[in-house]
Amino acid sequence: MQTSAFSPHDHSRCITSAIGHAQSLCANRGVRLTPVRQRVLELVWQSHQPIGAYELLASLAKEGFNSAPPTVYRALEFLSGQGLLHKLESINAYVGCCNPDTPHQGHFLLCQACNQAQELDSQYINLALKISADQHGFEIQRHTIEIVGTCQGCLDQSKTLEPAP
Amino acid sequence: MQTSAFSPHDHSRCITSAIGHAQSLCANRGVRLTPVRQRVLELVWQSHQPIGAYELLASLAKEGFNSAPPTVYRALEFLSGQGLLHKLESINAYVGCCNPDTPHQGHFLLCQACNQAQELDSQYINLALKISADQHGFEIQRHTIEIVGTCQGCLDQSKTLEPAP
DNA sequence: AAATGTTATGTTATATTATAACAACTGTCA
DNA sequence: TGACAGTTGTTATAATATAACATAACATTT
Repeated sequence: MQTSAFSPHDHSRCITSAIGHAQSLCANRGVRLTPVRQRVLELVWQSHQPIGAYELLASLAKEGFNSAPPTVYRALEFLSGQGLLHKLESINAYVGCCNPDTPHQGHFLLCQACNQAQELDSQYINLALKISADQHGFEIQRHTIEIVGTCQGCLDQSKTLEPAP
Repeated sequence: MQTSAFSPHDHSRCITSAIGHAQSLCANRGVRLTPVRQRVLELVWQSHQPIGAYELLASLAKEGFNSAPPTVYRALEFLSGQGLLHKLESINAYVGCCNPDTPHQGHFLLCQACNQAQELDSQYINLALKISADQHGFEIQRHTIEIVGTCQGCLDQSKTLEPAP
């Protein structure tokens, strides 16, 4: 069984591992994971759900960081540019990326029941996008693929609670 | 060659046809395509590019319609609910839907050069989304599929202008 | 260490996108 | 006609994001 955001797991390990990964990645690339950037990345990972810019800002404010909007948007821009997180356009929220080494945009499953997001990088989807674009002579630069629905755990739970629909 | 938003065409026919279609569709469904709703739909279709809510609002204001934000957002909500237009989440803009009879969400090619949008409803993409969701036991309710890049016309043009890259 | 250029952050203001809440109007049909 | 549902008007405000310019921190070369 592969790891999934929707499944129960020791999330503190996710955070530690993601931050460690980000630190070495930034070191290798010669870019600076400054305190505010690292803290924003931690906050994004700490949240079990995609998190909005102003919620991040509120957390930063409580911790004594500068808390004007540009602070968080700059951090998000940096982290996003390094592939360390993704923005979910349909809900204006941000999630950590599990695989920041190779640039990609990912595909997302968003559960409307538990508000969690699962990143995929499906070759089926990539191929389907490529075929569709090719049919129109269209050259892909980036994409936004967000699938909203109900995750397995929430489906199971609703079946248990309401056995006869 | 199939009709494409990216290709030159008599766009006034698109508008007339879309409005006529919307009128009969609303009549059949017993919902009201009121003046402001119809005008918003016309404005969306008149624009060769996806258009934002506040740009629509400015046009309505010039024409003597009420011009507070709720006016246009209500119209957009109605039209979207009837499948007469789609919102492009990655650019907060709206485009007319060519096929409002069957509820769907569509897939979009967005050209960053000419800012035009082409709606697709690719069975490849639908299947790929279904497969990916099924693999995770995820039940799809809706989706946002937006592909940004360069359309064929703009690619051709850039090749003509810069033959040696 | 001083001078310099670059990157990052602080700060103020404002732009852009969207919704809440409640009042007033309009059409329909019993 | 009066009661209801749906629609629109109106005011205010929420939520998201960026522009513009000043200052500070860091790195590099002298």
